[in-house]
Amino acid sequence: MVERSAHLDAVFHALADPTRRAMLGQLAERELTIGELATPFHMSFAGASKHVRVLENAGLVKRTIRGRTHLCRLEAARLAEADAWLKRYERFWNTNLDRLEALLRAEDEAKARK
Amino acid sequence: MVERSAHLDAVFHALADPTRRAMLGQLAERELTIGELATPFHMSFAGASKHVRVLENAGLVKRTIRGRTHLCRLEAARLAEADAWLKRYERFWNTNLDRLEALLRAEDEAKARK
DNA sequence: GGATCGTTCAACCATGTGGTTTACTATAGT
DNA sequence: ACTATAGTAAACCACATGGTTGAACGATCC
Repeated sequence: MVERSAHLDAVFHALADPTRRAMLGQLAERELTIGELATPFHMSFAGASKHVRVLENAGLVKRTIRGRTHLCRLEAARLAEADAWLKRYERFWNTNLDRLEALLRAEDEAKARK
Repeated sequence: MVERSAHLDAVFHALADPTRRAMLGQLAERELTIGELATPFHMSFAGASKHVRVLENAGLVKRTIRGRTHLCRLEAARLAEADAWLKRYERFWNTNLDRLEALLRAEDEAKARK
């Protein structure tokens, strides 16, 4: 009965840590190496490495090894999954969006009927 | 430098567990007591109670005690915060939105230049 | 009052977490 | 060849997690 999704488990868990969210924020601007990710958080390489692995396991980051440096880039598809999950609850908080959706749907139907 | 948000920490952590996500799913349909929440997961009352507390601490559930039963209802505002955070990454997965943004920006600039 | 129901509390267990330090591998620069 | 650099691996720490059980508390029913 439990809605099982290892993806969502991993993604939400990865996002539950502020350091990791900040890392994603950095990666949204440009690709970064582990070292570049570690520096702003005055954290050891090994610490940053662990965080990156968590992000990687959640599918939020892809790594390409070039020489001795590991370049990390954001991979947002799994964020889309999380977003899709949240969307199911949108009606509970966003009445404006409800109206917008209704409006758009009405327009589409009008167009389809034209 | 770390983007600090205890709210987001708590919300994402609460969502990282499939049992809790399922509980929210149940609560999206109707208010439920702790016992009603516990039953479908063949889990002890105390276990369910702990999960509910996590959801409560994250602000995702509000509890009203009536007599000896505790009624839980979904409180989606904090989900909206999580959604807002995710929105910042929407352009990475939604190329349609990319184009829309580019279009709007171009219009704005044209207007500013007029 | 006594039994029962819904729930929490406290203790416990195994495991996971975020973080460190030290040691190691592998690439790069001189 | 020597050394410095980028990163991982492993061991460790203090603490949180998800789960259990058993006792306790408060409200309800007879």
